[in-house]
Amino acid sequence: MKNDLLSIGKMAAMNRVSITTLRLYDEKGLLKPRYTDPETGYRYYDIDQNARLDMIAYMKELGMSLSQIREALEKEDISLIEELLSQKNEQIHQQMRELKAQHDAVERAILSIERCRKSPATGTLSLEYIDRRYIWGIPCSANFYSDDVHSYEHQLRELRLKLEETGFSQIHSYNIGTSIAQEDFEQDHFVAKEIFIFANRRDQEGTHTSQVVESGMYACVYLDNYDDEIHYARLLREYCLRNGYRIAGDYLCEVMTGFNVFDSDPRSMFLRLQVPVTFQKNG
Amino acid sequence: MKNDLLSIGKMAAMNRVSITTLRLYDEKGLLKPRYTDPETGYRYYDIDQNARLDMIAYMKELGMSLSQIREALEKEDISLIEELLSQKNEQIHQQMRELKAQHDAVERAILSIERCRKSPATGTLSLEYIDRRYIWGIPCSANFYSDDVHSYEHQLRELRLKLEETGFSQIHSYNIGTSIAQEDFEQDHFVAKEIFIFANRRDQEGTHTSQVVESGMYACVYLDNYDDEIHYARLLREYCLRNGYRIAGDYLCEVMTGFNVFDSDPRSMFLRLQVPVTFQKNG
DNA sequence: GACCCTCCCCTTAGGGGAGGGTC
DNA sequence: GACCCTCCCCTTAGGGGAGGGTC
Repeated sequence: MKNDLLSIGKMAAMNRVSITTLRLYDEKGLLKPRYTDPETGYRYYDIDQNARLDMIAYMKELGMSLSQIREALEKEDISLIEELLSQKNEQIHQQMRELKAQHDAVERAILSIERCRKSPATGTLSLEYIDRRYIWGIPCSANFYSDDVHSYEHQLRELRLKLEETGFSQIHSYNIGTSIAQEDFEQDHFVAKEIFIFANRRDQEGTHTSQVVESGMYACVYLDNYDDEIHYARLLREYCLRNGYRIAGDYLCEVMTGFNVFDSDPRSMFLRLQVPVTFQKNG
Repeated sequence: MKNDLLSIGKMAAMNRVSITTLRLYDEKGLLKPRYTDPETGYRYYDIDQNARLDMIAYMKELGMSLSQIREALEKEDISLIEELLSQKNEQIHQQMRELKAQHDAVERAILSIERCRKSPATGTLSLEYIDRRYIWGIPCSANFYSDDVHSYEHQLRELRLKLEETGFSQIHSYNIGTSIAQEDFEQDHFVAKEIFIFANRRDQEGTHTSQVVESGMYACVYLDNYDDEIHYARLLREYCLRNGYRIAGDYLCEVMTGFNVFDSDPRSMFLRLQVPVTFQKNG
């Protein structure tokens, strides 16, 4: 009888699994050897047990755990497999969506670093046309310009919490921004209005709706340190006055990357302070 | 000094991670508390350490392990992140392809079970039009009709091995078939010619090329037990003779599902024996 | 009384031995 | 001599205690 059977090594080689794996399947009850020598403990398999190993491999490919597989094998019910297959189908669609979101996030991050690298020196003033943008955020419940240094962190936590609740994924890949109401900015009142992310256009189509920041000409100044924001914001306002640009909307502080952990590498983040402007018609 | 710092509980709540996680990150060197009381061992965090936790969360989303994250954080090099991001991009494309293949496999399996369920009783003879099919296989190096029962299993192992080498994935989701050369079949010589899978049309476009099995009328017989194949194959040939169907190609044995592990459920698999036929013009 | 500490054990699917019998 | 056996320890990213100090 033993003549027809295969040693564990033969069985393993035949099915391209390890001996350890076969021992594990024995122990877990997934695949018992046809015969185990009670004296030596040697395991002997029948060649027709290959089919069961195939089945196990197939179920693993479907993402089932060993204990799920054992259950399914015990029940010997083909309709259970069918159910699993349609579940798997649903799961695959879900994974596709997640993968798509992750891809978007990676692209966003790459663009963001790219921009960082090409950012001008601190203090550079500019007048730029900026395309329409979409933002999603919350009103600031505290003013981090006048409060202690922790206030901004708290606002940021609050925003992230809301973003998660709203269903945003890959939150860290979005650029952060804050705003000051036009009037406050003009009067040198540094009062935080909103904190937000720059969202994708596509995100609007989801459950969350974002605000539009209209395209137009913006007066801007670049810097690479949070602590200097107020100083450069004043510089920006003076720049507008000096050149006769009329401030036409809220002031925005745009944080150009979230990779601000690398303190020793200043190129890892920068801010673009900006305010929309219009021009006096001559004459 | 300690006044400004957060206890581990506060820090955990603020970042929606568990206390256990923070302790692990401390131990692994990902995020050391700003201050650890040497007497009590109590950990105290600075609120600005949130940024590092964010970074860790982000890197985890990118699929990095904790030790990879530690490395990246130690190097403080943004270009390392960039490299990771483009690797991630490549990886996402790969995953998309795999997911697509898995989806195809699941669809194949569902269709296969569907067919199984609707298969007719054993012994049912039929004359059917069958669409063009694509198969991929190898010549049989032994004749499992005359050899011992293990021979078929060995052929099957050989086929699977070749399929893997050739780059097929989700091998278990393909239906298996075997053939006998037309002449042998007509002369009642049961000599296995090829063993193969029924491949997808799309697979042709990959690295492997499949053979075409032309569409046409086939005489068929259904059964649910391997052991009876020869008996029913003879029945099939007699059926052709009796009705004046002219055999026009190789005999095929089509195994309609791979879920043949559930011995107690005969509906879990069936065979369709078949041979292409043409008809005498009357007159 | 709520918070935090350090062990310690547990989870998945095996891989890689050591030390000792078996084909 | 190659093969197989049974322990036993190890891997990831934490979760869930017990038993004991600390805010």
